[in-house]
Order: sequence, then structure tokens, then C-alpha cells
Amino acid sequence: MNQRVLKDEASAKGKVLRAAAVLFREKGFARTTVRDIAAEVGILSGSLFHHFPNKESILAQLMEELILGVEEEMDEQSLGVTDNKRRLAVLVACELSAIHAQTGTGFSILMTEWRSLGKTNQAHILSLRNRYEQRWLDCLSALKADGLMPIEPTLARHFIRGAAMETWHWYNPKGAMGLNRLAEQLVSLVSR
Amino acid sequence: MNQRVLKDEASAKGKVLRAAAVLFREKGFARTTVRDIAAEVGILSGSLFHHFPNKESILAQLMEELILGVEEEMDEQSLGVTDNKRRLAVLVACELSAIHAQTGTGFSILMTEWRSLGKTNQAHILSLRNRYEQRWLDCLSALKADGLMPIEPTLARHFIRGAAMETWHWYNPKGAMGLNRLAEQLVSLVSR
Amino acid sequence: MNQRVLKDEASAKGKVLRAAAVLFREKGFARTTVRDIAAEVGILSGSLFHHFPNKESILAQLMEELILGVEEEMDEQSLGVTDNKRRLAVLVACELSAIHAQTGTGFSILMTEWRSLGKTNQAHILSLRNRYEQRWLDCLSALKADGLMPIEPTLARHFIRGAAMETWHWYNPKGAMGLNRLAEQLVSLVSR
Amino acid sequence: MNQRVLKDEASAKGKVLRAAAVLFREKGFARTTVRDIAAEVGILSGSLFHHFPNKESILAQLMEELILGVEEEMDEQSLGVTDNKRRLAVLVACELSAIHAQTGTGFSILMTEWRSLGKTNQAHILSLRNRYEQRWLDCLSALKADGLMPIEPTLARHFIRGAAMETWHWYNPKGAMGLNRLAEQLVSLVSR
DNA sequence: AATGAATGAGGCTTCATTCAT
DNA sequence: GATGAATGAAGCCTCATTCAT
Repeated sequence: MNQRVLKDEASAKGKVLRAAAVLFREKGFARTTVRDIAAEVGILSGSLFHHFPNKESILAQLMEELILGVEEEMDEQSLGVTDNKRRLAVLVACELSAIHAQTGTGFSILMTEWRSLGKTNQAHILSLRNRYEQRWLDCLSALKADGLMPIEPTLARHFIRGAAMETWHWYNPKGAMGLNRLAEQLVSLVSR
Repeated sequence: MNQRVLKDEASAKGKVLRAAAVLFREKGFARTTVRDIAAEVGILSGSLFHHFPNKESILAQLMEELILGVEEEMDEQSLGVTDNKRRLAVLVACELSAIHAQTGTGFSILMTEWRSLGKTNQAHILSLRNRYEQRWLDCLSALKADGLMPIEPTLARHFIRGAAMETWHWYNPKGAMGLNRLAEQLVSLVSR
Repeated sequence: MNQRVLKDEASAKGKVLRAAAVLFREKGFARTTVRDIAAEVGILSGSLFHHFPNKESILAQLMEELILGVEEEMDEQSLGVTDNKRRLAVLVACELSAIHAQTGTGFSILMTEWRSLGKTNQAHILSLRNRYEQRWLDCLSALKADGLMPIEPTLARHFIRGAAMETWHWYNPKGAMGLNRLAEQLVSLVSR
Repeated sequence: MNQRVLKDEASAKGKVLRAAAVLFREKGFARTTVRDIAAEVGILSGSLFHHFPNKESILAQLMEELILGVEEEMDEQSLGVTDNKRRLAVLVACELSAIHAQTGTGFSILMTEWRSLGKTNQAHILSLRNRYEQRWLDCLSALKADGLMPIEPTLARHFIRGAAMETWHWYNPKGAMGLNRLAEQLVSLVSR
């Protein structure tokens, strides 16, 4: 388990992670060279390897911190929220926010660059993802139990995830529709 | 515009396209080597270039034929269907079918490997995609006009596309839920 | 087990092996770059990897063929030789010949570059070396049994090997003393 | 000419030299990184350069001190020894002792890592080596003059050197045969 | 059409060395 | 003296592409 640095403005590792996030999102992991990342940070490619043992580990740590970051945000925003439908709205808003975060840290990488990880890293990230997904299932199951959702929790989560991730391809956070409005619409899809 | 060969069992180009489709889906375009493709077909890498001028053109033609193929399927299945909700069901079923086609030709490549194309090819595929998306908008607009859909057609299409593409990551065509049942559930999400 | 190509003038792999042998002997494995080897052969560095999966495998195959080559030579020259002291002379002469072979293939690499191999290759070469050393022990044991050698066979082999390998650092095959004369002197050291 | 520090327990330079000796012997000069050495000493790699101007100079000084150390030892042990055969036994014992010294300072580096030095350092070490080899030739010539050795002094030295250096690959100082016994056997090879 | 050796650019990574703190 | 981040050259290797056969 690594120190969390993604949001640390001063940290050298943090700078690398943020630069990598932008580039991986733009061009994909495979087409992003370590030179690209280093140039974005303002160092030479060799210097990257003082902070990360190899390119893949940059992706791995980025993924880890992305998940942890969303979970943290969800925890904060869920504080005191008891209504299940509102809890779901929080989850959706947090995920959407992570996907379109101003900081440029693209949550969608988690889905698209899955196969770029080696076995070991996949296993590690998978365990984090499982915990994250469990949070969704808990919320959706409660909603279903309340009689507020017609479809199965698992299926609902799949649909929400797909729709949310896809927003990355078309949604403009600076456009007419705000993130919260988008979240509402998505919630209204599965719950009524 | 190229000859369509994707479904031609005997065609050498067709074999290449089908092999490439499987590999691109499995490992992504960048991580699939031209040798991988050749090996899958049973020829040597140099021979590929008798059929395609370069690696990217394999992806481009594959994408082109994938879109044309779905459109064709949609045309066939829509024949005589006048009810808008049933028309939507046909579109969804066809798209899902393309994503999980037995032939292994992954429609999802269209979204995930978008950035692997150069500018020229992107423009070409984009024009095809626009036509394809227009078909969806036409159907969804009609549904909205019928008062059968609460959300905006554009938004609805984004949600459907996302949810459908995401099925690639979790849905098992040989599992308990059939493709048609899955399509129904997806339709019921946006229309009631 | 690879095809033997070291002595095949026409073979591309053979050319690489011979070039590598010269360079490894001159500068050592670690200080010899793949570009050096390729340049010596007259190709570009990337082309090496059509013939060998990596740099280490060049060394490994070279070592393998060096051992097999000496064994073959020993077999030929031993034909019909029954006297144990003369058999020893043959072994010594063959080993010395391998060390100073005109073809530039340095047998001494076997000792000096041992640690440049990975575990798997070490194991493979080790098995070949064990067989080769057994041949020496058989001969020396017979000599000892004949009462013609005062020291232990194992110790004798160590001494002979060291002295023989060391000739690489000082002996000039084109100088006044011929290889056979050198071999005699070495034999006279352990046997009288 | 540098201060001698190899055997100075407290000296920082001494610690570096001793650590380097172990590693050079284990993995060779080229495969030993400056970080390896620093780690062994317990400092960081950058700090090495407060003590030595570059990596090669570590090897150079190590070699220098190894030669000087053996010479010193030979001087001490030869004190009062007039018999030429016994003088030779002293030389052999000292060289073997240097090769297998408990302190881990491997004399064999002198032969194996010769080519890792640049021209300037090679020249310097060569002059020391020449003096060292002269000591051997003096002793062996005297022995030959006494009629106690059948082969030429130069050749004898080559054989002894090779056999001695080779012991590094097989001899175990903690095994059944002591160093003195080994030295005797080696002496008996050339003199009778 | 196919082969397969060769190309050559470019990728990831290593590592001795420097230097501000 | 020590640190550790940064450098930048160089190393090994990959891979799309070419081309003579």
C-alpha cells in the first residue's frame, strides 16, 4: 500500500500521477510514453524511475488512489443521509464527479485500462474495486427492498456504471447541464 | 469504400479482420501486434501487408464493416415494425447482438479504440457513426413525441449506449439471461 | 536444444555467434552491446532478435556449441588411442585448441562469463559441463590407477583447467611454442 | 598514489573498498552498480562520490591495495627464509591466501576485471603487477638454477597463476584441505 | 500471395554522475 | 559528510513495415 499523493500539489509523485492521468485518458496507457509523462511534469524520462519502479506501477497507483478518493468523497457526502434514494444520488454524483473531475484525474481509466495491468496489480486493484462495488450493491439492494426500484440491484449497477462511464465521451461539465442534474437523471432511470 | 469481407469465410481479408477483431477486443489495438494477427490467421506478418496497407487500416475497415453490419441487421429486423417502442427494442437487441456476436467481432471496439485511428480514418468512421446515431435519435424522438419517454432523446441514447457497451464487461451470452431479455430490461429503463 | 550453427559459414545465426564470441572474449559479456555484435555481423541491432530472443541466449547457445564442439573434437582425436597418458594429452591439446581456436571462439568464456547467465540457462549449461568434466575425471582416474599420477584426479583437473584457461592471457598461438608442445608441458606437470 | 585504507576498519573509504571487493567478486564489476556498493556500506549512492571520483577508481584503488597487501604479506613471511623451494611455498601460500582471504577481498579480481579499467588506470596497475610478477620470476629462476625445476620459470609462473586463480572457483577454505596443504600440492607440481 | 530476413525508429529501463540542500 | 532528486546517455528489446526471393 502506497502513500496517497494524488492530491498533494507539492509532491513529485503527485505531479507524475496527475500528469499521467491526463495523458492516459487522452491517449490511452499504451500510446502514452514515459517521455510524454516526464515532459508534462517537466523532468526527464529517467527521473520518473526514482518515484515509480516502472510505467505500469504509475497506472496501478493512479487507479488505487482514484478508487480511494471516490470512496472518501462518498463517505463525506453520505454523512447523515439516511434516505436510500438520496444515498444513491450521492453515489452517482460522486462517481460522475470523479469521472469529470477538474483535476483531470479520470476515473474512467479504471474500466478502460484494466487490461494494461499485470496479474499482480490486477489482483490488488480488483480487491479495491470489489469493495467499491459492494458499496453500490448495498445501496441498490436497500432501494430494491424499499420497493423503489423495479430491476435487480446487480443489473442496475451495471447499467448505471455503463451510463456513467459513457458520459466521459459526451458530457461537458462546463455545459448547460450541471453534474447534479445529470446525476438526478441517471437516478431517475433506475428508481421511481 | 472497401469491399465488405468480414463475413466472407473464404476471403483472406475476412480472416484477417475476424482475427483482428478478437485480438483487439482482448488486448486492445496498441497491444496487439501485427504478428499476433498473422499468427491467428496462420500466415506470417509480412503477408498481412498484401491485404492491408498498414495496421491502422485493419482497424479502420473492421470498424466500417461493424457499423455497416449492424445497420444491415437493424434494417432487416425493423421490416414491418411500426410501433416505436418495438422499433427501439429492435435497435437495442441488434446493438447488443453486435457487441456479443458469436463471430467474436466486437462492436465495442468502436468506442474503445476510437483514438487509435489517425485523423483521416477518424473522419471517415465518424461520418458512418453519425448516420448510425441518427437512426437512434430518429427512433427515440418518435418515442418521446408519443409521450412514452420522459427524458431527452439525446440523453436517452447516451445512457443506452453506455449501458449497452458496458455489458461487454459483465454479460455472458451463454448465461441465464438471454439477449432479448437483456434488451427488454434496457428498453424499460428509458421508456414506460 | 538448438541446431548447431557455430561453424556454419553461411548461417546468419552462425555469423552472430562467431562475432559474439570474439567480442565477449575481448570486452566481456556485460560490456559488449548488442549493437557491437550486430555491427560486427553487418546488420542492425534489431535484426539480431530474429535469430535470438535476447542477448543472454546468444551467450547461452555459444557456450553450448563450444562444449559440444570440444567434445566432438576430443572424440575424433581419441579414436584408437588406448594409452592413458596419450589420452590425457589429447584432452589437453583439444582444450587448449578450443581456447585459442583460429575461429576466435573462446572456450574461456565458459569460465569467465558463467555468472552472466540466468538461472535456467546456467542449469542447462551446467549439465553439459558436468558431462564434459566427467570425461576428464575418467581419464585422470585411469592415469592414477596406472600409478602415473601422484595427485588426486579431481585436484589434477582443477590445476589443469586453471593453467589451461590462463594460457588465454599470455599464450600466443603464432609464437615460438606450438600448441602441442604447450600441451606436453602441461601433461608433464601432473603425470610423470 | 592513494592512502591505504583497505584494512582500516574505521575508514569510510575502507568500508567502500571492502564492500566493492565482495560484490565485484560475486557479480563482476560491470554488473555491480554503484547503488549496490553504497547499500552494502549503508549509505546512499551519491555519497560514494565524496570518497571516490568515479566507479572505476574504486576498482583501481582496490586492485592497487590488493597487490600491495600481498607483497607486504610475502615480505613478512619470507623474512629469514633462504631455501628457494620454501620461498616459493611462501609465495604460493600468500597468493592463495589473498584469493580466499576471510576479509572477502578477492585477489582474483586482478585477473578477471583487468579490462574494466581505462587506459590510465591499466597502466598504473600494470606497473604494480610487473613488480609483483618479477618477484615470482626471481624466485622461480633461482629454483631453476638450483636444478629443482624442470620447466622454464616464465611458463611455471603462468601455470601456477592459472591454477591458483582457478582455485577461486572450486576451493573451499573451510573444507577438509587446508590452505597450506593446497599450497604444497601446487608447489610439488612444478618443483621436485 | 507468401515468405522471412532486415530495417530503423522508438519504447522502457538502468545507471554513473551531479548538485542544491 | 550525507542526502536524494535529477540528469542524460546508453542499453536491451519491440514492432510496423519493406523487399528480394
